Amino acid sequence: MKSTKRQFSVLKLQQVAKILKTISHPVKLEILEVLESNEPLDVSSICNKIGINCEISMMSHHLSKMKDNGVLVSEKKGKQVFYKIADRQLLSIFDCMEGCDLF
Amino acid sequence: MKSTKRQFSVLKLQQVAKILKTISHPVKLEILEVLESNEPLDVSSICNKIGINCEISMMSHHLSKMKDNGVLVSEKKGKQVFYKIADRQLLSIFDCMEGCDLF
DNA sequence: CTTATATATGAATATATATTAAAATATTCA
DNA sequence: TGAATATTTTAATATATATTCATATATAAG
Repeated sequence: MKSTKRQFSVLKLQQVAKILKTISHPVKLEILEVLESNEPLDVSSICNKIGINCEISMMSHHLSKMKDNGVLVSEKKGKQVFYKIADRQLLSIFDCMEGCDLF
Repeated sequence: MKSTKRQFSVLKLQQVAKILKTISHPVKLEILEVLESNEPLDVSSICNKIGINCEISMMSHHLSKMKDNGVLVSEKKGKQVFYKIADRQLLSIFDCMEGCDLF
């Protein structure tokens, strides 16, 4: 018998909230979607692959925040900075969303 | 062979972002956790079961927002209002979190 | 009808976030 | 060295969010 009762500590809930908050934005979700099938990718390329009109400066802001909060990691190669997803397990959140009637 | 490439529409990404944003807060996550094993539950009871010090007015604000954004539904019975989770599939997001090294 | 209880609402404030434009940094290459 | 490119940083502004307190509403009970 499997218990359905969870018990996240307050600390864990804060950490989870922080990660979710970090990706709760259409552009940030699309960054993850793009990186999922193309990582690692440089800033300009991400910008070009994004569905919406994209300013490089805006993209840099989004990427920095996602990196600061542990969602992405980056590596510099020459003039370019390549980003990738810190833990691809996070992508399973997309599966949750696909199965959910709310969306 | 299973394709790993997703293609959420911009509209869908906006909807998903809205739901995630709605729950990206420690108290709101804890509300979901409490409701998962106790729904439906009235406002005061939720407040009491929450780990942190809880003002009823604050709780009401959180619950209203979660309801307005489609995460919760409510039913009035006498003086009390009982809340429950609109779509329990959303709870699978907790499983994502448990499996993820980020947290 | 009056009181007590449960919840919601509104206003005030503090804080966080997103967007844009301009300037700064770093790297490559001529 | 100096120009071109890629990215970051800073500042300004607009908007969204969380929290608290005071007040309002709705229902039930006496």
